[in-house]
Amino acid sequence: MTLRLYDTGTRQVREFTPLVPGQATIYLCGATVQAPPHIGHVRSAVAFDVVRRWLSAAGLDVIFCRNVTDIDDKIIKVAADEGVPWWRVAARNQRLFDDAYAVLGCLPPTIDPRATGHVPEMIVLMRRLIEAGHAYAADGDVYFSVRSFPSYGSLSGQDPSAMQQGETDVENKRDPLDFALWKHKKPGEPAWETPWGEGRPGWHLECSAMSTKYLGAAFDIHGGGLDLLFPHHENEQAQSRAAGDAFANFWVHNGLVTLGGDKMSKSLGNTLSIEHLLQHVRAVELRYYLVAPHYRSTLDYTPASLEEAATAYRRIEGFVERAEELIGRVTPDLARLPADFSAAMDDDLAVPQALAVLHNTVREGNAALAEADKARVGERLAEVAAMLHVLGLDIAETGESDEGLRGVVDSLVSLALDQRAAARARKDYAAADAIRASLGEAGVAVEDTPAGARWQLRKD
RNA sequence: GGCGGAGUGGCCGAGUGGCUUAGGCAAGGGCCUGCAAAGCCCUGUACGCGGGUUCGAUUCCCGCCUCCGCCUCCA
Repeated sequence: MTLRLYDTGTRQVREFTPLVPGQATIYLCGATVQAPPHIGHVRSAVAFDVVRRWLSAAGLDVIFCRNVTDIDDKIIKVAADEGVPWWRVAARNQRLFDDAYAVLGCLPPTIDPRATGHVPEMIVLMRRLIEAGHAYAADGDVYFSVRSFPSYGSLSGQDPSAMQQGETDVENKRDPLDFALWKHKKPGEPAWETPWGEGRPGWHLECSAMSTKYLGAAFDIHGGGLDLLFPHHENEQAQSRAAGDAFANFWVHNGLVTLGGDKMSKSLGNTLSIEHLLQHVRAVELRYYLVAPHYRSTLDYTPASLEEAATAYRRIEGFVERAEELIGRVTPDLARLPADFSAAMDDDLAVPQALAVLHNTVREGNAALAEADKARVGERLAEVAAMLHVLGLDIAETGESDEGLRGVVDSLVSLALDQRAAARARKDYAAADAIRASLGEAGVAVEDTPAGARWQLRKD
């Protein structure tokens, strides 16, 4: 395989060569489960699901680790406001995230570790850092000494001395730039025991501990949203490298989702929940919307652009449905991927170009369909199915599982369509149109084809 | 103030020193249809502004304008 991937660490597109031949290890910063998922979270999940699928398509054994940060300030605050334990808030939101990932066709991670389950690993890492002189304990807190690590800032291109300020709670820090590895227990907060006292983990430490536990001291790809580059990823890398681990070989960041030109965030009150979006489009359509632009570009959300994506997806879907009616369902076979498609994907996951190949194939397939050229339809359908599979846009995979119900409805609709055909045969178009209109009101769209009338549920 | 990214035809969204200058959506024309729908064919000549390099720049260089992200928790 010859995948070339943009690496934030070196700021260039580099050839992806797995550290261990035949295997690819990916760590993705998952959610801090403090609230239900919004479109930005899910864009990241979908982007890396495509990375993962493409690596698998190349024959690599992908080990995909996506963590869950299940303790932080906001989780504690929400729990306090609701008068319930912190873990109830975390568990509830984690479930919502898992559901969102699943309906959007994201393959489950190989492992999805939770931060609070890895305190022993964090203690080990802190000890190593303290012994190496890169961290210090101070009154129950443990801090990373930024100035002890000369290359701090190299990942994000930040100059430590030019920074406006560090974290605001400067109480026990020796230097304002230092960041907390461990935070001492405060009244009413959950806490875990360590050699330096009771407390809870700092955010950055968790990811270093979990990624290296499951993927090793050196692994292939570390991913996350661009907003995590600094300070989160910078700090992760500093911790792990200061402790002597090689850490991530590639840093891959997905672009953010903006709303009316602004980043969405809870402080701005402009988050867009998955629940809300799925009231307007189907999950596959939302996924198409999210994968269509390049993963590193900013995606500015507008209802119109989402609707447009849904329309574009239905064009592909329409071909697949009509083709399958003609020649039967096909199982995706990666050997059928068009070379242009693969070349685009290998070029830093150029999904926009890959989709151009997909749409061209659909057009050719539709032309073949019009000529009832079964052989050609079959070829194009096989190609389309393979491409959709790589992008996680399989109709069968993500589609609604209503097979049984569909059989019943098909019989009923067929009765009406037979009546309509009879009316058309005697040129009673008023009656024929009336039948079509009432089916339309029931949500059934009718299309006349050379092979007779076909129907489908209206998708808008 | 520091770091990074972006401004492309009506809209979304790729890309490139000139060559056949993606793809989608919308629009107009055509084919097909009883009418539709779906589909296919055709049409649109775009690259923020000002300089420069070049035979030639949307693509390279310089300056400027505008927008976005990060520098505090954030996918």
